[in-house]
Amino acid sequence: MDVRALETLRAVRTQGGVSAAATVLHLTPSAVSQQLAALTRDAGVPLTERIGRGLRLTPAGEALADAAVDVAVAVERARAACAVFLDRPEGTVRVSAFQSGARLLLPGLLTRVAALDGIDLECSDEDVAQDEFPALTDRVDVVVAHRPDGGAGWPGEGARLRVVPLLREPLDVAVPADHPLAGRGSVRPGDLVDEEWIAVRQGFPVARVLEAVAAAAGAPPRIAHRINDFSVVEALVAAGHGVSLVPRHTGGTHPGVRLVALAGVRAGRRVEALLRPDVAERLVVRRVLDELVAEAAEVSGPAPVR
Amino acid sequence: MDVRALETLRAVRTQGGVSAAATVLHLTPSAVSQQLAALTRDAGVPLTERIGRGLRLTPAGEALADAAVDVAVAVERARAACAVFLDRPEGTVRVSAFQSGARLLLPGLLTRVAALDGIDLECSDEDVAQDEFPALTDRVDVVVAHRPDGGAGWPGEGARLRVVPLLREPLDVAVPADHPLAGRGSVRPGDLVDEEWIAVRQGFPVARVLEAVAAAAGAPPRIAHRINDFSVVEALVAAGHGVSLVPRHTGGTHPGVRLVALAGVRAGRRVEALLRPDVAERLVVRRVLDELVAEAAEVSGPAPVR
DNA sequence: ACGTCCATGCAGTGACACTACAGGGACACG
DNA sequence: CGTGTCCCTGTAGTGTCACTGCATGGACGT
Repeated sequence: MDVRALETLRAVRTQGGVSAAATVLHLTPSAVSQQLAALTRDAGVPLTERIGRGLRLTPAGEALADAAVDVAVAVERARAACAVFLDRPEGTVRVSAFQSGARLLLPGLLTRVAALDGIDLECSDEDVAQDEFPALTDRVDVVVAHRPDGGAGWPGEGARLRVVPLLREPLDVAVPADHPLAGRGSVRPGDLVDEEWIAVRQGFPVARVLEAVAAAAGAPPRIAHRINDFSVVEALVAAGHGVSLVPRHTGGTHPGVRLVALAGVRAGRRVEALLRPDVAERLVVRRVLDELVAEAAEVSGPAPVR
Repeated sequence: MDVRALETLRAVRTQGGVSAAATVLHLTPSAVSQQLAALTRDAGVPLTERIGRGLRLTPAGEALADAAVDVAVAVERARAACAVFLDRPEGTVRVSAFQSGARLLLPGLLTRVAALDGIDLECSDEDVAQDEFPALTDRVDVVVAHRPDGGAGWPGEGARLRVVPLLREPLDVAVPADHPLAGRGSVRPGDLVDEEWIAVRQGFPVARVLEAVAAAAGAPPRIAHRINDFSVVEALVAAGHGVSLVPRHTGGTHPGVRLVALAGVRAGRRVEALLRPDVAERLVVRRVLDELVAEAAEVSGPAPVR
């Protein structure tokens, strides 16, 4: 039973197909298909079944993919067992974050890690829909993700995916500086029924929060634009093209925008680090993760995260 | 980090050298040496150090070998995860036992396993010293071993070695049928000070028990012969060449020999099954092990084993 | 009906792990 | 103190095997 093939099977599951798995594994689809065939022959039972033009894992395949995670964890533990005897942890860690999270955390993280000698950090920003965050763990080591506060957890959380909470960020209402509500200490959903909204794209993490706020006000929101980048959002808000929900620590940088706290409804997002369980065993990754947690605690203020 | 090399490292530890490890792995010493070199390069720290003309694992090597066990366990779990989806467990299991244990347990085990379709059993008998039992787990799947009752456990028991208790067997004194003590219900160590003894070879499992018995009598034992095979021992006893300690369920088959219970001193042996933790994950091995435990319970009588 | 996408099979090639053999150090013996 | 033996470690050679590239077939959408 080849460990490499097990890793491939795991990638096929999370990526949802042979071609996608081949991409993250830096292989051709043919190689992945052959590995699957060899693994199936070895296992004695079908591990995948064709579904349309793609394929899906059978129950046996799912079970084997679960076991593959444990194998990968054991292998990384072995590597970590040696790394303990090295004088200092070395290596490169790849971190990806969604835009606002990247702007909030990555600068501080980079300075922190620069102080630790021997650790290289490769950062990237990723703009993906809510349910695509877990699959990113195949491309990078640490994925800084976010999800609506109070929503469901991540699929596979625990066994397939390790989740480390970083911070909770309330969502405030961004209004133009000359807006009637700009001076208010807080607003309630009912105050906002007449506003035009600038929302994020469908399926992206905080999209549902606006719906919840509007539901509290009793009317569906009037969405004028769908913009993902909060700096663009603030520019539009400042120009009077609508109001928006923006994370408190991320927003408020534009001079023409005021943030007003939202009362009477629970609106916020959780920022969390996502890792594959095997990657979480690497010592360098743990060091970086520690710094990331510390940085998150600092930027979210002295108040406790949870 | 190659899983095969990790397995090799583990074998080098248990076998105590490159050549011995090469033998059990069905490789040449050169191949083992090269795998070790590659693994060391990968780990970044020395895993072995030369000691005389052999070699020994460094602390890092020990740690990595421990981790290698976990890797092997995870891989076998993966294989077992697939085997669950097969209609019935199949495969071959190799069992080895010391002579008297083999005579006691293997016939019944073979009939039991023959009733289970699809499982092949390969049996062998091994005559090794006490401290060589664990290393046998590299050659066969299940090692039926024995050790003096009350003695220390096996090295590496738990993490490196799985131990399954089978039965406890008291040691009786075998005397000729015409011996003055032959009719007695039990004898005490003091009754035996004048006897000549037939012992097992130095270092073999129950060698120390005789010393303990003699110590209770207050005089060192007079050992006339050292014979490992109990059927040979009984033949010598029947011919009047001395008395001996023999396991109760094993001995007493020779017509010219009587077994007398030993009172006033704790004399017995524990028969146990030894397995590598990864091998213990295989479903077929578990099935065979269940039958072995059941067989042991049957031959040791209705009394509880422990 | 056609184009696109995806998984799979087959031939070719390159890397890599093994065997065989030689070399060097360490212990035991005469 | 020399010699023999044992054991581990390098080097050259070879065979195996996994990957790439390309062609094929099926499925979905237009």
